[in-house]
Amino acid sequence: MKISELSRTTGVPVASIKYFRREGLLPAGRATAATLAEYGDEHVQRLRLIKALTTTGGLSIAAARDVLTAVDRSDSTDGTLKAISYALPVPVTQSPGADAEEETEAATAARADVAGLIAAMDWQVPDTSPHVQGLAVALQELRRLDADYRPERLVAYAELARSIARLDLERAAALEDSPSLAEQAVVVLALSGPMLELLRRLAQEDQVRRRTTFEDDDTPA
Amino acid sequence: MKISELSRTTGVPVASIKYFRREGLLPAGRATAATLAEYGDEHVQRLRLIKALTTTGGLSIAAARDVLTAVDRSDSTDGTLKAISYALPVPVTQSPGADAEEETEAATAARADVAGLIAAMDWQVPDTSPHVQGLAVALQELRRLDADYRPERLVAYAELARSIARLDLERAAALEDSPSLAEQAVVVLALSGPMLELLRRLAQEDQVRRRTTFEDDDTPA
DNA sequence: CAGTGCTAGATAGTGACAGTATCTGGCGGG
DNA sequence: CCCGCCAGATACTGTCACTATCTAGCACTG
Repeated sequence: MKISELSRTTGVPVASIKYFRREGLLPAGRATAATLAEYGDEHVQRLRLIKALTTTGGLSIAAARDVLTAVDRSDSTDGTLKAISYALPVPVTQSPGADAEEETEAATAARADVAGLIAAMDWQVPDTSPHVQGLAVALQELRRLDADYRPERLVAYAELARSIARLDLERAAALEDSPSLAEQAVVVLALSGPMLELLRRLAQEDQVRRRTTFEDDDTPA
Repeated sequence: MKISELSRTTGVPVASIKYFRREGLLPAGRATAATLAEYGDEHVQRLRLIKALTTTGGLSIAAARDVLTAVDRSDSTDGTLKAISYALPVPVTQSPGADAEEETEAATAARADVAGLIAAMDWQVPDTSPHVQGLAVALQELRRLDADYRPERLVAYAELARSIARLDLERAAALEDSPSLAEQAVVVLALSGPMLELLRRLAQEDQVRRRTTFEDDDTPA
């Protein structure tokens, strides 16, 4: 099909399709002439995936490109999962303009907290992992806000996180022999987060409601 | 203290402090003269909170303002929790330029899935809740990508989400009599998500590693 | 075989967002 | 009394994700 048809079937404007190609998220069509190219189902599928990653998944164009590059390079199941896991952006990052002196001390303490947690959970992750860094930053932030960051609490959350990860991996493993394994794995790894966040918020809402004396119910803003 | 001192103790540039004031995230200082105002600890605290919400929490300035407004208006514990819950942005939103005809059908199916889940979980939430809408959009997306969205799976995730929400609310409830209840509640509700996401990613990483044949380990890109 | 319509690829423009910088008076205090 | 900092307003900057325009050049229709 030609680009205008691709645009019509996916609902993505032609200009955007061209943009995604420029940015390397979408492979070029098979050129049939100097000014004409043929697109196929794989382009339709890819556009869907791009849309899902950027809107629902909340990824930036650059992050989505990295993830999709990992998808395209993938060979083995395990390698794919690992590559995708590292290609996904870390939600919490060290701000480059951090303070100098005493902050380092708080950062050290936070890193120690993280290391303790990882040991307690018997997690096998290198402490160079961006997720470890991110968690340290987040804990440091929480600590500075005098929030409750005690090890017992953390472990409780971590146990639940482990259960969720198990569900995720189970879903991914079920795809072992799927031809589109990498695509599906991306969906599982990248879109579980937002879905879970929604479920958590829903559960929070339910529990807040149950605690509430139902004054002005059912009229959320 | 004056603005330059506030800037120094928090590490936030003077121009940014003024910006946050303009945008209504930070209350004005107590004016001592036409060209001078006095700032206190509450401003220091507020700036910390702003930083946490926007960086770690990933909120936009506008979203942070909404949340902080809810914090400032808060009276009762329950009212505060509810207000904050609704002030937090929903991670997945219906894109306004959605397709017309058949998409409605898929949207209906997705909404039915969500309704079924909520019934199965016995969650008391109005279906006008933005979280319900968001979940419907997310499920619709997953369905379109041929992902595994079967009820059993969803319920499994939902059960875990419930456990997490319980932990969250427990933390918030522990603050009942805290003078800065609203602030702490915000921290709990807004920063649990990113923290949990990090923990989940860590757990994922661990499990991927355990499944892997440790070829080129410990060298993550 | 001429004309219309679509195409690729390049380049430029847009609007939102999150600041950052500058400017204008006007005090404050050593 | 005058140098330096302040408040408030306005203007500017850089990034992001598109969106629009421009320049050619075929392709298919009549």
